[in-house]
Amino acid sequence: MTVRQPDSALSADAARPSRREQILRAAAQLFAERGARAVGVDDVGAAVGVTGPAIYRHFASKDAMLAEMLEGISQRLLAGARERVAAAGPDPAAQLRALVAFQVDFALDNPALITVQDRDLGSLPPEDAAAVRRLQRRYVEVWVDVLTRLRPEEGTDASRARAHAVFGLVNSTPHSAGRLPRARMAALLAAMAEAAATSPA
Amino acid sequence: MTVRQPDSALSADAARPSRREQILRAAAQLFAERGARAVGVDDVGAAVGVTGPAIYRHFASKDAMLAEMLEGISQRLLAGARERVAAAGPDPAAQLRALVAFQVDFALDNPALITVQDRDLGSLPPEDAAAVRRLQRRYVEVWVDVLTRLRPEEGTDASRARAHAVFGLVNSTPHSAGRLPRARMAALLAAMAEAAATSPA
DNA sequence: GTCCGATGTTAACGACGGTTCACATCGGGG
DNA sequence: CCCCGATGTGAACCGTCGTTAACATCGGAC
Repeated sequence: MTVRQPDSALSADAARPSRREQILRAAAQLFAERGARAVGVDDVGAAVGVTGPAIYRHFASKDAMLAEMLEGISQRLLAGARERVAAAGPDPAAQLRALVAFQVDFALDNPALITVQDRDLGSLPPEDAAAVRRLQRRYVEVWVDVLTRLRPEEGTDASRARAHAVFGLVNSTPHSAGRLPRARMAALLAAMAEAAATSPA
Repeated sequence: MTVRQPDSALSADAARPSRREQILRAAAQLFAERGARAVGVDDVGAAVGVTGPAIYRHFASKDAMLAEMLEGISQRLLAGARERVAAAGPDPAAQLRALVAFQVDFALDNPALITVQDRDLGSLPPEDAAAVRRLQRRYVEVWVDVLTRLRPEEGTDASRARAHAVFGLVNSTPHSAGRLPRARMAALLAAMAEAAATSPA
């Protein structure tokens, strides 16, 4: 009955991945490929070499697993974005470049997480979904602040629309995966994203 | 047992929507909100005022319903894109503007379809999924042709990545819905999409 | 008026999948 | 050496859901 809390939902903890994180990683991959609802607990278990019910030694439920995954993503994004903006100095243009670079790197490094995040949020218990949405909103606000300072003549609604559009652009990565070498893909996406974010009217 | 074939999977058929099309429309809405797998046949029935099993007088299965929906979308997109390119004359820049305008209009007019198309393709029987993907690939090729003629120095792989990125940008509409009046949203998305598609390197 | 096809309803079936339970195993600390 | 907590297994439970079956209704064609 005792289920440990995660050491930290944020920590990438790349060193010696605990069973818990092995499961999270494998689940993310499977969820991305087939959709969370289409993946059985047995599938997740099999992916790490155990049977289905063994999962319940590490997570309270399948939903809790998905919830922790999505919250982790949102927290990493939010924390990363704030870091990059702070490190970029006061110039909004530089801040935008930093945000774009960060989002591009994240998307190229974690295509599975990107896919799951915007497809399976809905299959989360309302309470957890709300928590994730709160984090996402704060992430968007980081972008909105930068974009609005960059073009004060546009309202924040337009900045918000621009931010979402840029996310869609960059997160298209999982759909056009692998044809271009990573460095070229990163450069291309960054160029397109900045052009879109700063396009006239 | 007899299930009529659709009058035409392409026809918008806005006039006197047959039960069949009422169902498709309602299902699209529900699928977009909750995800196809999370929506029961009873839900779809209830949305048009009948019970669940009544659906089977109009569709062979829930999967068939989803399949027809997704094929319809892909066919409308492909046909529309070819029309617009043909009508735009020989200039690739004009063709690109036409494609962008078309995609923006479609996304703003059918946010539910956009959502379902790129989230629930995976929950389709492999055969139908393959058919939809073939249509999508042909749609992408229309864009790739135009983009490659516009910037021959880039390879077709880069053009393909650009096309996917523009789709992601424009299809972000369902995520930032409604804050801006439609005309401004359309103008903003079109400007961003063209800027991204034609951005340097 | 009668028959038939189209369309619906309710009840039941069967499969799938998340979850729980009772029981093994195993490694380390007293 | 023994015990216990952590971890895993196979079997069973149970709700949900797609689908089918058997039976009503009703409007138009002849």
